Amino acid sequence: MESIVKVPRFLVIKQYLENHINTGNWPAGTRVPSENDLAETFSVSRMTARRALAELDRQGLLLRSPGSGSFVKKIDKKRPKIELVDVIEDLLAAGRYRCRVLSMDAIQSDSETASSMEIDIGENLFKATFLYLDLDKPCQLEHLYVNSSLVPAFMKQNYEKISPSSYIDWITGDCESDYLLNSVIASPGERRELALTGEDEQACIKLRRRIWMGGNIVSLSVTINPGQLYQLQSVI
Amino acid sequence: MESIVKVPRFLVIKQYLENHINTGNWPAGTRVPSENDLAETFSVSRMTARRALAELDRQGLLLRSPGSGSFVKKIDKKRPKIELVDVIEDLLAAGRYRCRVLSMDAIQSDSETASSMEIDIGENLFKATFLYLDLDKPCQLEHLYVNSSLVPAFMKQNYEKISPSSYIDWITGDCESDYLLNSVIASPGERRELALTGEDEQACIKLRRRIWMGGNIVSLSVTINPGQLYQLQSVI
DNA sequence: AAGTGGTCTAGACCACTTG
DNA sequence: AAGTGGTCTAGACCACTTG
Repeated sequence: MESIVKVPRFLVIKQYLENHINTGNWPAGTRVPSENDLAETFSVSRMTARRALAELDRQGLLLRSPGSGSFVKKIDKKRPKIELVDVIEDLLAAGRYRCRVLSMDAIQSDSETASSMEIDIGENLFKATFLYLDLDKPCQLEHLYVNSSLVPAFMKQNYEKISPSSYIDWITGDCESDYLLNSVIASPGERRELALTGEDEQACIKLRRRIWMGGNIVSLSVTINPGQLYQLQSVI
Repeated sequence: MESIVKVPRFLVIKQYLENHINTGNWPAGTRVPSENDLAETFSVSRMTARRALAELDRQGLLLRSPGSGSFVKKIDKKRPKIELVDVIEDLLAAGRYRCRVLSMDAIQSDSETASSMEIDIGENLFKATFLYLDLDKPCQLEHLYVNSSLVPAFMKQNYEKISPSSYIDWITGDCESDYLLNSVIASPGERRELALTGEDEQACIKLRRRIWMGGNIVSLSVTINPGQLYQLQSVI
């Protein structure tokens, strides 16, 4: 009773090429067999041979150019990446989300906020500070600046059921964001709000997120999390 | 003088499908036209229609199953990712890498290191502490545990030209790693080594990296960086 | 002029799920 | 039984780089 597994031919060819590349047998710059070569040596049609090469190209192992040939790429050092977990989203999903609005005002941008939001000084903004809780346990502080012309109804929302970020995301649709992460020591005020007592607990992760719409910044959020609670793990 | 740009037909079809999906016209779960449908409506061969669908499938927009059809996937919330920049690699590349070996010993694992390296208590390890400098400026501290049976020559290397991590990477080939990031306050000793004087400078980013080979941990590295210097940016 | 990869065709057989 | 996606064929034309 042998289990006969049908292996597609393009996979055989792909494996053949991948082995030569990964073992270092064909170092970077080596010209690999052409579609026609492979078609002949493996007795397949050109389209099948092509598929093996095309998939390796898509995987970033090859550099292909018409008229010239296919060449082994030099491995691009992939930098490890870490996933940013949105604690608030998790709390919302678990029904444990609570939000306390510490402040919420319409202001004019000063020089500092103007430069970080890439707008002129004196433009209208909303500035708010939120404390998020896991049920009754404080777990994140957020300073939020919102472009009031792009999200005019921001201050009229009720943030007991939805988070400010998810409201902005909903208004703007799915826009691009950039993130900046570093480590800070919580200020006395922040320590008080977050109920951080111990010496070591002062170490916090600060994450700045800016949401872009077209060339403009919709909002700038700075979240502060206790470093012990908020650990970030890689998935590659 | 019109510039006539030849647009591949599969791209036209792909765009057509993508538009319907992205505008929400075809919400998640919607069945999209089959290969045969598309081939007929766009007057192309089935292989060309297929390519449009296959590429969208690869992009994660579709769920395809033989006999059943192709369906719009519900968008998978892509968590933002942050790139971990290896400061040491950058220093090496710039010729500014300096390394001071603060300690290097052969030890037996105690209960704590045993559990974090997932080995038994009492196994042979190398334990070392390095201080890395940008020319003469301290910029990173590293506590490193190395499985001595997997990297036996670790202590015999000269780390003035290559970094310990790059040596291990070279020995093990390209293995999988996992990372864990959080925020800590530098201990008095660490502050001294890193020459951190100011109050705010105590906030550091701590990054644990474990290198896996097969099911075993080759090394466990804990690096400590001043939070001000070491900012992490998203590229998406 | 010969070879390369990029696109495309009109067929084919297959295992599979659907009505 | 009719339709689906997955694989594959043996051709074709094209713009391009190479000797």
